[in-house]
Amino acid sequence: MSSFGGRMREYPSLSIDRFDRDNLRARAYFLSHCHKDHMKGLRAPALKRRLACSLKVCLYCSPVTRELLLTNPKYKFWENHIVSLEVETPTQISLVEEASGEKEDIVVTLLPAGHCPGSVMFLFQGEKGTVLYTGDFRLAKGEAARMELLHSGNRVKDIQSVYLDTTFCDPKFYQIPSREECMKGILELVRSWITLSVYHVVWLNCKAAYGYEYLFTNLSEELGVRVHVNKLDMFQNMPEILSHMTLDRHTQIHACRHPRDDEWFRGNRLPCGMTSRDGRRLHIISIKPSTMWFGERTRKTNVIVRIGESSYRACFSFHSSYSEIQDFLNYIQPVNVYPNVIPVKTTEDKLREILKPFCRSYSQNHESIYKPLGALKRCKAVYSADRDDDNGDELFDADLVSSGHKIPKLEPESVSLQNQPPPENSQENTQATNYKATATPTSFQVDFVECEESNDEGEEEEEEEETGKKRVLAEVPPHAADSTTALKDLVGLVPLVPACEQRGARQEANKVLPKWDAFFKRTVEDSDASEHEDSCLPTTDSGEPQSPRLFSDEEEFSDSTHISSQTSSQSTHISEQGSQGWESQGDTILISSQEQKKLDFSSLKRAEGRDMFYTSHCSTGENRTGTQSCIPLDYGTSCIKDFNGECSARAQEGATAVPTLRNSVQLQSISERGSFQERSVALSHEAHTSFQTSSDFEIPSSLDTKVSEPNKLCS
DNA sequence: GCGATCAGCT
DNA sequence: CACAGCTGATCGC
Repeated sequence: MSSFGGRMREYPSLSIDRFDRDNLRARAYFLSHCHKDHMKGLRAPALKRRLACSLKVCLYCSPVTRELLLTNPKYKFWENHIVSLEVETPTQISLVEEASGEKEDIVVTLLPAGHCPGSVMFLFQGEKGTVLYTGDFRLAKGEAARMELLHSGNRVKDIQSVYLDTTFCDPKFYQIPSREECMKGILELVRSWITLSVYHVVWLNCKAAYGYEYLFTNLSEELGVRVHVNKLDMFQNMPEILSHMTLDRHTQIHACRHPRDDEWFRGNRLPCGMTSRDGRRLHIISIKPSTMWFGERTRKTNVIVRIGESSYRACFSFHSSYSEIQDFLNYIQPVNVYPNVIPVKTTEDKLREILKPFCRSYSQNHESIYKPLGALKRCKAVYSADRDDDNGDELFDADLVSSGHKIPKLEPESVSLQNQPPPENSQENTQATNYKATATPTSFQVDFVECEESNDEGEEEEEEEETGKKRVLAEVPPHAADSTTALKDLVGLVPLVPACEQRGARQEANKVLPKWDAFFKRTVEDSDASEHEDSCLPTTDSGEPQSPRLFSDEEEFSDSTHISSQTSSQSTHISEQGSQGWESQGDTILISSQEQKKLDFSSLKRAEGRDMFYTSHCSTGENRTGTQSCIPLDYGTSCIKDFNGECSARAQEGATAVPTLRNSVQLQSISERGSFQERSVALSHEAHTSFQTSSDFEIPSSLDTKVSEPNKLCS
């Protein structure tokens, strides 16, 4: 829950995500996303009065947020005061003090935050330097490095302050399985259940908030079953969401709600009241997406854990994990970091202690001495598909596909659960291994899906140590030297890729296999190298409904079930990772690498096509040319360009990749303060050939900012 | 009657 | 505990 007061130290005349008290005097308002804890005061009479007296005061947000807000009648009065800004489109805003006429110009850029539909971070550039307000965010490791607009030329912008989502800035949440991993786990659980019969239904016990749409649409698309919800008028102009949800309760996937839905569920009743179909009783399981619950586990768990006869917990997070936050900050290296969220169990001081090492002044004092001289010249990180240090976090991002990596094709067919090959040994997923993965990326190959546990004191110590090492070893990005001349530096912050090139790159990227393959390839090799037997999935088929077997049982529950005992006897190899047997492992991994290989790989390709919807990639170019056909959902982060990926795709297509003189010259001309040497080094990377200099773009002023028109929103 | 706040709930 | 809400009671305007 955000405890951000609304105002940043550098730009106190702006208010973000808070609209009460002092914020009533703001010159401009910003809303990062449509969650209530970021909307305090947004419909209060005091603010309503202010709007009534002022034509100029505006609320800035993403097009999706605008849509979600205005479909709620309680916020309709904002209609004439909302300005939606396209994501990744630097926009100049004039802040006028209405009484005095005093004026201040600021450039704001919305960056995708990956938290919920429409969620963005705000990057402000003005007289007081460049500051980043993250709102709530979930970004995988490496995603900051791929956000072009966090860079000037090939250097990271000089960011004075970051106002940071610290929800899971706690070692307890050191690692949270990636969105894809969680999605995959849920997908297979749902698939395994609803394919048993039409009377088998799933209830997704989701909280009433935006953010689960990603889950619903994926399930619907993969399984061809729409998700029943209570309400969907807010998505009326977002056809890609609308088409996967339904108000018709005759479906096998439900995310509907009722005040006493838990109670109803215990009575084998869905929140919408359904208990049967064709007079026959329904078999209902509930899946509750949770993050905290997994964070509290003292042992490793799968992303899915069975907690009762028909109840499951699924790991699912809207917020970045501790290590993702670390990665983000480590890349940005701001001068200051301020926490937006002070979790109940912690204090602002404690958080600051955690965050301090990522502030530049601290790292200059503590880190640079360990660096080889060369590393002091910080280059924009180029994330390569060959990079081995991901834990799969990046796999979500369809834009990150790379053709540079030689990848074996995996079976695209999804095999139904009943016919699944046996689980394989899922590798030594010990905690220590994972930590090493972070610290020494090149040597690590994660198998998959695990919740890290960090409750053990000794392990936490180890973690701190490793984290420290990582920081020392990490290549630190360069920063643009300026902070006070941000406006002048706009050449470095406008989109660098013309829309046509973006599209071309995407099309090419879509032809190649996503990084998933590389990921699993490594997994397969590892699996082969390690011991595992070809045991089988339980094959009992009494005709009675069976619970899915891909997943873990909670300890107290496991012994009481037929399924788990069976699994237990057949899967002892899984526990080779430690000296403990399966039984003592409790919630041990059940999805093996083998199973993962067999999962519906084609779905991941489909996801690529879908990301045009979930993200707002290309919006900067396409919107201007009027070809955008629906509201781009700034949910994910696929709009982030992977330089290397694009480059590789081009190279493979035979495109000539020439680091042009033109680029070098232009960069030199705009890098008065920076080191040309650094820039030219980075430029020699062919990736940059697909960018043109930013001077080809004009920055739209806020006055010209167009509100997305309905006919453009819905094709 | 409405909003703010808080307790209690999931 | 509580990711992000909800409901209901109470109080004040």
